[in-house]
Amino acid sequence: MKVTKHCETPQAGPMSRGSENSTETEQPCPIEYILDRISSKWSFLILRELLIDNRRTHELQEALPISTKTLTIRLRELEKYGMIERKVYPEIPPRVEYSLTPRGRNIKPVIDALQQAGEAWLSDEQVVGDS
Amino acid sequence: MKVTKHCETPQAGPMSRGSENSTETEQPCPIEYILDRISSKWSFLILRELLIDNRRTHELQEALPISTKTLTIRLRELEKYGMIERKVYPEIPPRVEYSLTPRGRNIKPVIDALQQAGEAWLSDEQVVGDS
DNA sequence: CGGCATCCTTGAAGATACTG
DNA sequence: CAGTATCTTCAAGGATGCCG
Repeated sequence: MKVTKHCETPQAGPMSRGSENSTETEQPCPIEYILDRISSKWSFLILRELLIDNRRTHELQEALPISTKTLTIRLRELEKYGMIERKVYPEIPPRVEYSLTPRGRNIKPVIDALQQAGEAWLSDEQVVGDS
Repeated sequence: MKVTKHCETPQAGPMSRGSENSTETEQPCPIEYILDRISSKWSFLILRELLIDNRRTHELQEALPISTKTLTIRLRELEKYGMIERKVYPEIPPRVEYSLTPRGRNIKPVIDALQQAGEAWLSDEQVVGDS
């Protein structure tokens, strides 16, 4: 779906906030903006793989329990949004390699944060023990 | 869907890695684990609202363009996973307030990272100008 | 006010077979 | 090997109406 307004820049970093919204007219919420592009679990996991190293198609398929169709769709989407790059080597058999663009690498902090939050969750899961 | 294996603890922090996986038998990937719980865009946005401050139901509805049905579903889910707390004040008219639990507050770094990544994206969007 | 219940639309994903 | 095409299933979400 599409959201348009709200989001008053939540915890608004330490700086900024000085001259109100002067040049920026109707900036959408950054969080929403990014979630509208990579809200799929697979997008995150694909990006995580590529953060480790470049990958060929079948390597991604082996790393993730994803169908070829969905994988292709997600890859095309990430490519379209300029997060990954698709490089085709005209060989036989075909060889395709995916890598992160600078913009793609920008989500590393997000992946890292997810990693840590997940670890924290898992460790207190063993103590508290909920579902 | 359900994933079960893979994830070799990606960029595995600086330390650890010493005694292999001794006590941990089949730990799922933390990232997957957490994404299986809050992969919905709405979950993130609800958590973001509650990170700012506690909220009543109608406040969340006003802040987010979400249907009452979906909002309730997401709230129940977050509650079930122990990320938020639901407090009912037996008044007339009814009054319900949602707040974050410690576990819920754990995802603040994730939200912050999303915020920054989104801002970076939006700012180079204006320069490069892709869809 | 908070939130079910119902109906309906969409999209995400899997499985499978097939092509260059 | 990489990717497309087709068919199917299922969950997410919206809209609306009703209730305590």
